[in-house]
Amino acid sequence: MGRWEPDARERLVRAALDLFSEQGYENTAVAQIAERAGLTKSTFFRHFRDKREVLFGGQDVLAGLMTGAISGAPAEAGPLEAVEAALVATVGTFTDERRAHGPQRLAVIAGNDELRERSALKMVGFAVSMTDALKRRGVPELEAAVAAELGVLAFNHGYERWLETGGDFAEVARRTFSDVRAAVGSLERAE
Amino acid sequence: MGRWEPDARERLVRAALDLFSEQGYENTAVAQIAERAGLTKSTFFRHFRDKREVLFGGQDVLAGLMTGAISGAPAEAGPLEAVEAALVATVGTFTDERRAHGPQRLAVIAGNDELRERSALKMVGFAVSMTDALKRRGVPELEAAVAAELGVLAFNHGYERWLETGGDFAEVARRTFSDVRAAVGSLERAE
DNA sequence: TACGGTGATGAGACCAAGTCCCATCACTTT
DNA sequence: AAAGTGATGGGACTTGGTCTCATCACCGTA
Repeated sequence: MGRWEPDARERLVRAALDLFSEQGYENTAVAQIAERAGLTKSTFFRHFRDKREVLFGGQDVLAGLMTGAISGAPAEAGPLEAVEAALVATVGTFTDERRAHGPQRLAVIAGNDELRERSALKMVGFAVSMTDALKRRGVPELEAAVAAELGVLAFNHGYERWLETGGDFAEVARRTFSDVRAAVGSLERAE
Repeated sequence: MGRWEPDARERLVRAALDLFSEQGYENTAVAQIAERAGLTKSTFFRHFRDKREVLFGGQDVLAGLMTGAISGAPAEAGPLEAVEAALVATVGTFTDERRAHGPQRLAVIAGNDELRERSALKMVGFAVSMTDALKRRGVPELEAAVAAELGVLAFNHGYERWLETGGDFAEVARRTFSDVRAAVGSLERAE
């Protein structure tokens, strides 16, 4: 355990989120975040790779859940079914507490280039993870890439929808993914 | 004109690319790039927003060409046809000289997180640009997003294919986009 | 030829991000 | 009680990036 208070990591996240909302991301120094959390700059960088990462914790866990679900999907399942399973598999991470500061987090990210950059990288990470997992099932390269990209798209739209409407994320994800598939169908029929 | 030699920007790009290849991106300081180009740190940052950007010049021009092509596509064209036109419209930027150091550039980007991050942001930028342009044509939100995402996917694969095979980028783009559409068809038929 | 204007550059101070190393403290184990 | 472990504090250091001011090349005009 650390010394003094526990939950250093969580305290840093909260302090960062609050300060970013109050003053903006670029006007907030790491030392200031650490200070509000009762810690120091050194400790901040022990918990997070860089200043951006404080807003993107647990994304690797998400990627793991996704690839796990794709690998574990029944052999008869098609690529799109496997991707849908990947989205549904992340349901456990969508807690009430996460929903509570979700909008605040999204607003901060939207307001800063560095953060949108990091967000984009995380999404690419998801796409790569799912593409690889699909290829391991024997799905051809390009089909795997397309299916994964559609999955990421649905994941993002689903996340925003979940923040607005609440409820079970698995439900929302299934509905959103179905909408995406419908959109694909419309595109095909359009010409 | 600047003082002394002309083409400061190009010299900086070349120096950066070479140094990154020789020593790696993180082991190269901006001051060093500037020095090899016969300039100073100040001048570097006058030409490029940050150290990463030296490898991503002209991406905004690409986005402009894409949205222009989508806006200018015939009214009867479907979203996918418009996106294909967007890819083809970028052909003018794919010069021999760009093809010459393309692989070197890709290798450097692949080897560094910051650069892959910037690359991801640029791709998201393309997707957003194309999505907006499609929406302005009356394409529903989700269909526009899917079509744009497929376009970016094809653009990336097309770029790599073009680096390998050479030839006219418009040709390569059309073929790649057709492959992507075929992959989408396979996914649909898969279940 | 001389002059002033313009735009790109050089130079250096300055701040914050991120790295590194070492000392310190709380807590556990023996 | 002593040794070990893991997280923390603290400070030096490098570098990315900003800002300001002086400088120089070039261009047009008188």
